[in-house]
Amino acid sequence: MQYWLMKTEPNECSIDDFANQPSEVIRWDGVRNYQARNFMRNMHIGDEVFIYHSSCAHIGIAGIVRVTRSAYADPSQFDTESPYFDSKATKEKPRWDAVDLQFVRKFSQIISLDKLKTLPELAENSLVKKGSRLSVVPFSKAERDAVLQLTNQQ
DNA sequence: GCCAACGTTGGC
DNA sequence: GCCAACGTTGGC
Repeated sequence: MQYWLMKTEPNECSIDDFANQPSEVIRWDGVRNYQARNFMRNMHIGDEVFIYHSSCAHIGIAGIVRVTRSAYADPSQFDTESPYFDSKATKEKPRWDAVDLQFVRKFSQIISLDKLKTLPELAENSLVKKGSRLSVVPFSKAERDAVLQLTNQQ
């Protein structure tokens, strides 16, 4: 089992989109950064993913989802109507991958970025590093446990 | 809305 | 292979 965090703007896709249809899977597509894509290729079915809300009023970790399908070619790269269309991607040589995710739990309160920055366990995690734009972030078990500890205190 | 930080592109 | 220019991310 591995642990991850994925960033999203909640007006695009939020923890509520998962919570409102907990038996459905949602395709996580549109990742257009090679480092993030490479992390997605390392995901396995059952891995836990923190959902992080960015660029919004309440920035922080909103809940947990689970990987239900490992990386496969992101269909949006071939879709000329999609904002994620990539003219350099071909079916023979896709550039970008998607994974499927399913709801696990929503935290009663967002774990704010300010709070996350106070955790010594997260000091080396790229999420809290200034200027980090990585949208798919690996978490060690110790880092993940430190975050979950906060939810128990809520 | 601002802007620092970052990743990508493309000319050379 | 370098690096300036550009577009995007994301906190504030």
